[in-house]
Amino acid sequence: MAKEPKKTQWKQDPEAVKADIIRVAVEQFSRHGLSGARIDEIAKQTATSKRMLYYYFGDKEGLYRAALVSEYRRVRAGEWELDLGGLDPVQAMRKLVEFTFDFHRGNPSFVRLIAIENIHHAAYLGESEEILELNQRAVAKVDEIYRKGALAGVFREGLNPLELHWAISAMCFYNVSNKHTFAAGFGEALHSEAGQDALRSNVATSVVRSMMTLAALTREK
Amino acid sequence: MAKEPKKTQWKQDPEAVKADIIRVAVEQFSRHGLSGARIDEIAKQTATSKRMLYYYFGDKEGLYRAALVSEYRRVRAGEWELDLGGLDPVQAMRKLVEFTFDFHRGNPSFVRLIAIENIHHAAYLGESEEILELNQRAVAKVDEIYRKGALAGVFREGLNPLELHWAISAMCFYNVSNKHTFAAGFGEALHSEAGQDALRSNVATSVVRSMMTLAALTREK
DNA sequence: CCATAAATGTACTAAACAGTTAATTTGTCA
DNA sequence: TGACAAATTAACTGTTTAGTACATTTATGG
Repeated sequence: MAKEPKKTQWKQDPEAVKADIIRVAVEQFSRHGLSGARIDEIAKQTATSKRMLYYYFGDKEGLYRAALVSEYRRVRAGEWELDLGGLDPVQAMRKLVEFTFDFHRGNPSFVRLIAIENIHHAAYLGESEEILELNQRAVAKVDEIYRKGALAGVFREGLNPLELHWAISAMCFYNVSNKHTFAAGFGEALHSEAGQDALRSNVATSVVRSMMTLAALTREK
Repeated sequence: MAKEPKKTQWKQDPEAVKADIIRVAVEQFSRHGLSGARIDEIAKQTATSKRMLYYYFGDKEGLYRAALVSEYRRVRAGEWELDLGGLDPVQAMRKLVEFTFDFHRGNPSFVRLIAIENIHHAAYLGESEEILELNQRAVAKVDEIYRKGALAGVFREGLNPLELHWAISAMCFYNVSNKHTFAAGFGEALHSEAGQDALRSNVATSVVRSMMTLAALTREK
């Protein structure tokens, strides 16, 4: 389906045009929300014209959906090869949490789009099968580590991987999504480099401490 | 300033009109966001006319701001008299966390307005001194309990009350704000009555376990 | 009970905005 | 090379939406 650039000097490049539009759309939708974003403004910031947005994406909602899916794909394609192979369960869990923390922090527009989706009761996200897979993988990772740890006697019995994932996700998400109101109330301290380092470490500690058996806790520290 | 209803049969009641407008505005803004909410729709749902929204609140932003402040006040006026007097620090902390959990859960439109504020980079919330006080109080509560516990040797030294509050707030907030996307990914289980009971308890456990000394943990369980 | 201000109803306006029409250029391939 | 489709341009349109003008009614106080 993909054509290699023939020897012609220059050519049309629909895929690049689409990508350009999506790039701006993600930026604008994540910044202003679905209703807040302006088609004319998006068009102006692309190298192409408004007509093309409609040509490729139908209408505003279509463009929003495309932006959402695209952002998910981009984010999924990212560094998901964190290697937890050689680590013991506690260290693996810590590393997973810290990775998740940095992941959210490094993808603010993704986080914001999810926040916006929630305002719309996840009406658009709910439609996409593909999107949901990402979360499943995250839970699977937690589950895997938890099983090993439980077997080894370092994690308590009877914990629910989905609930663990929920807690991790909550803190990592909130850190980005509520940055502004939190800073308005308490200043920027927690969002400075040092503050974020402390939070990242806290979240990891909090999660593993909530999981560990007393015996393991006593042994460790 | 307030006038008692004279003996007249009926009379104008500006305060009631304002309250009526605000009530609808909170509902609509929290449902659709600042740009998504429609002035005409808000007007239609009040007992009065669009003219009056402008008469009292100037413009759409003014109404939004008023809705935000009003919701804060309502929420602050609510049941903040949880009595932690007789409890030991661990139980007090648990109770504070569980209260916070239920508080967020019981005030979804408040949570949603805060989420919306974050989309707008807290531009409006930042202006209001009054609003920020609520959070201060929450941190003070954490601080108070933490000090007692640290003094009694059940809580670890060197924890930061603001960071503790952050963690509590994160989970309680996320539980409401991300309910829809979470459910889209994982089903409604965690948001059923039983699921919420489990989460509430988990959050409390996670927070106190992250705070407690090993000695206290060993003693307790 | 009249002067004045506060409150309200009706109808309107101007601008912003999503979406379209219709014609033109560029690329493909038989 | 000509027919056809894909891609693109520029100008236009109809609606939605925030906001207003103006007249009218209701309350208050001297």
